[in-house]
Amino acid sequence: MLRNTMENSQKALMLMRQIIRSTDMQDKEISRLTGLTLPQLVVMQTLRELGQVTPGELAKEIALTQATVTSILDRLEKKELVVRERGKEDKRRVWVSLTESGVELMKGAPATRQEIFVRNFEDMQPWEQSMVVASLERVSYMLNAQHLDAAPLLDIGQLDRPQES
Amino acid sequence: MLRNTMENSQKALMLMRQIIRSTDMQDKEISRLTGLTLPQLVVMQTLRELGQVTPGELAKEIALTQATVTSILDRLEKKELVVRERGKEDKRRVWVSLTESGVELMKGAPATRQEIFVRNFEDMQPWEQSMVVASLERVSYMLNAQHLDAAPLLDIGQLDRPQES
DNA sequence: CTGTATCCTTCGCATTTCGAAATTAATTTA
DNA sequence: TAAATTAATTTCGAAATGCGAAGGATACAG
Repeated sequence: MLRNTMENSQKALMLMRQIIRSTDMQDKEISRLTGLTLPQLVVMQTLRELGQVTPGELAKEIALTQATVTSILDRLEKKELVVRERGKEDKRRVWVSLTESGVELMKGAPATRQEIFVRNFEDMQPWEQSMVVASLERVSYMLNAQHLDAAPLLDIGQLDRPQES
Repeated sequence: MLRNTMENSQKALMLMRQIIRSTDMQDKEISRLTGLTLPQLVVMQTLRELGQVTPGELAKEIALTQATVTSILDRLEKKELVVRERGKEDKRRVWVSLTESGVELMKGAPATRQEIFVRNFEDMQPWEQSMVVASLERVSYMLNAQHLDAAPLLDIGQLDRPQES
């Protein structure tokens, strides 16, 4: 009865693992090409996308601690790929952005995976594109859906770590 | 003309970023709950999935160096979550597997993201499930396709793989 | 038996990562 | 206004990751 369903969901999970693994490896490739480490690359990509950001937002965006982001920024700044500027109205804040050579580097080694993806994507029929987008929306929703009938499933009582949020 | 296409592909990219980010954060959550670091968790998950593996295969599977895997295994072994055994016929090899408590820990902290995903997935209509699977296949294919030219992408049906429990 | 290939570990070094404490600036409160 | 609180970053210390190169040990071919 559930046979078919199970197979489908297993298939979907496997595909998602594949996709994540694939993007992970592509990221490593780009990282190798640019001479940046992976976290550095992620920061650079985020900066390219968002423009000027504060370390705090940056940390939130890429799900790392501020302390961690600070140390990554230190190294990127030393390489002169990013600059920090103190905020003018609010001097507690710091604005980070790409330098010329930062932009150049990111231009030279663009998001390969994204380019490949986009090219292939644009070769698809419109209806197929819509289908993929709709599906990704479903997947994204399903992953973020904490809701759904009160799913407890976290009965990990005997773990030494307290939980905070 | 291209307006619509561009929007679609951008949308798709954004959704994929979201999905990856989401899974990343869920992994961090599990990591926090189990008291394992992220790479340690990945190794444990892989072991659970594959059973007995050599460090070499493990490294290839999770796209890390053997040296790195060795050091991660060192720590997991010290915590008595995994064991190493020298191969009997080929003594160069080493077989790694979960210990009792390793299995227990992984049972207690299941793949949350996957559980949530599966539950939601199974609530969908069969045709929707098929759509999502097909779309994920497309995406996976597009990401792995290095050569975009001759890419008719006809049959993506065979997702061969051994099946464990 | 000798060389070569394979599998894993060791070593050195840079980087990541985090929590806790420190710093500086803005905001609220008394 | 002065003092306390809140907010944004950085600094610091310590553990873990990650890699390349070098070092065993074992298998295998000739």
